[in-house]
Amino acid sequence: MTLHARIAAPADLPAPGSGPDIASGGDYDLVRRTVEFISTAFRGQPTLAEIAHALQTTQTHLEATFRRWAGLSPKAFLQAVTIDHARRLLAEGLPLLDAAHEVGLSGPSRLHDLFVRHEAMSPGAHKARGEGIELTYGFSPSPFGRAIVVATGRGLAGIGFSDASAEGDAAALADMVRRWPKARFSRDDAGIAPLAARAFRPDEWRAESPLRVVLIGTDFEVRVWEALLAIPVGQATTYSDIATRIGSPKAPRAVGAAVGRNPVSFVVPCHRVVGRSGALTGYHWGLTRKRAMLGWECGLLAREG
DNA sequence: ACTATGCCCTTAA
DNA sequence: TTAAGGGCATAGT
Repeated sequence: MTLHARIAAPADLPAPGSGPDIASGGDYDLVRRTVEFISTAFRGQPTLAEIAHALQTTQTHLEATFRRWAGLSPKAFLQAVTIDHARRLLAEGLPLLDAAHEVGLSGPSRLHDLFVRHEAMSPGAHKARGEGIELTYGFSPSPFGRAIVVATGRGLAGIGFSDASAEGDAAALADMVRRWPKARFSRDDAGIAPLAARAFRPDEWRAESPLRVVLIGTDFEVRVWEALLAIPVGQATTYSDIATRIGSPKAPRAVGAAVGRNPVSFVVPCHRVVGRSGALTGYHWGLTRKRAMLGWECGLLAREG
């Protein structure tokens, strides 16, 4: 099964942070600590100076880091990850796209064509829990911390995150192995590196050389993940909306469970799904990372103009 | 017997 | 008017 999903992205501007530093992951640590600080220590809106002080850095460094990382000021970034912002996105409507609507959307939209090709594994292969599948994996820096990237010969099969320690790497690998326990895993950091780099540069995904993604899951899961691919960058949708879209309007909770099992973090944008209230209800790789991804993508749109 | 839900209800600021 | 929290229907693994 092959399907082209069109995903919104800025047409002609480079992604913020797509310069030399995008893959270094060096900035993410400060971003992560900032997001954590905001969401735990503070209920209200701390000033930039207060945040910088609490994180033992300077206001200018904080400013520069966010600009480099997200193309956004810290203030704008923090604004982008509030519940109010999510609510506003929901209130503005959910321009979810699907294959049937693709053709009609070329009009005034500034979205460029972006294709992710994905193929569902045969039911047999899934039942076997990855039996007979050769998976190559590698670790690589990413804008959201150290990432594990898993691929078959047919394309990208998994993305997860590590806390950059040896135990973190082991845990990230174990997380992937748990999904396909019978698959054969072999490590090849250098071999995976180009794919990892592409996966985190959505601005460079093109129809002419699509980023191939292999979705391995049950029918229901694959339907949910396909629906995720139709959420434009910088937009959010809800679990119940996805449930409606895949024809199971009374199964928002099952959708949540399936979204939580999405193996290809970031590329299959499960971070763009929030609760009906606008609250960020959960994320397999940590709510902080979900916030960071949403803020980072807000930076993409800010450049679009 | 688990969920990354959502709705309804009550209660307390 | 909100926010927070308990109870419960719901569907897929």
